[in-house]
Amino acid sequence: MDITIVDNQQDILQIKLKKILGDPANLTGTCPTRNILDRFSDKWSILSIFHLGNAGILRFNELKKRIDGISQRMLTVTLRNLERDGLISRRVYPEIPPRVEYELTGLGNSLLVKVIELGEWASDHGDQIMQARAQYDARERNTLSALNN
Amino acid sequence: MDITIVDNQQDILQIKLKKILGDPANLTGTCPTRNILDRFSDKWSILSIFHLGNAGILRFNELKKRIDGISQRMLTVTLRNLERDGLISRRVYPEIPPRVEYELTGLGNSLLVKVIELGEWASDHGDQIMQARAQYDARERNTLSALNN
DNA sequence: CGGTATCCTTTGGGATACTG
DNA sequence: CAGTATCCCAAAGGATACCG
Repeated sequence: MDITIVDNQQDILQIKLKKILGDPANLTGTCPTRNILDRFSDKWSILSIFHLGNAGILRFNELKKRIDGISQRMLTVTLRNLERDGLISRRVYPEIPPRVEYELTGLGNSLLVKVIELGEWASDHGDQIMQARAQYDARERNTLSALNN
Repeated sequence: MDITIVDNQQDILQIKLKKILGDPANLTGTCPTRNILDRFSDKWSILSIFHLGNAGILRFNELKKRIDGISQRMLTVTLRNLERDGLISRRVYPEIPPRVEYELTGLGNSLLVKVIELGEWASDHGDQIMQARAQYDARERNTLSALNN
């Protein structure tokens, strides 16, 4: 009986896959789903979403301090793109010195849930991946040194 | 009572976030989780995982046909990286002409589940994002033309 | 403080040609 | 068929300087 349940879960995955891949004809490189996945294809976006999800509301420089290694330019670009996609909101207070606050929107929070799952997977399987890499590299070195003899 | 449930779910998210962000000190740019998320930061990896999950086993050129727009070089690079991370297996049949089959490993399948969730989100919210972009661009055009007057 | 503008280097990745 | 090797270009992104 367990087998049936497993099979059903597999079927659900297959159905979802076909929905994603076959959506509006994946053949066209302009497929929206691909377009959107491209946006998450940069680490700064994902990290920004994580930190905003974690802190709630953050000012520009607060965010910059938390995202290790990001340049001012890239943080600006990243936040603009996320705002453009409706994932974060940007509130400017007309004060001197200026204050700008960023926060996840409802849409952004719904994405956060999914991205957290991915982050948790990475956190949970990091060791396994690092180990696989070490093994691969070791094999690689062996075959290379064998060729040199 | 509903509020309590919602709060608990929020708490769970917060706990997971802290687990991800605070894992081994996110401060170091070499944090494994970030390192691994970087790997998914290219669209070809995600698309390869989708298509292998969908088809099960695929040969090099079968995969190339399905991933629209990918070059031979990038498919090779992508598959090598995924293999190195232990996400896919590569079986070479010593025949002429050669035959090479790619398949998701157990680890790869466990990742597939998470990536499908992300893909489904993108598929479901694509319209919303496109709409947000259009609105943002329209506002942008207005403020620009206002500056020119 | 929260940016923008500019420059300049590095990387990603396509095109093409060749090979076991 | 399934790559590798080379060349080359476009884009990403860091560093720096300046600004409201």
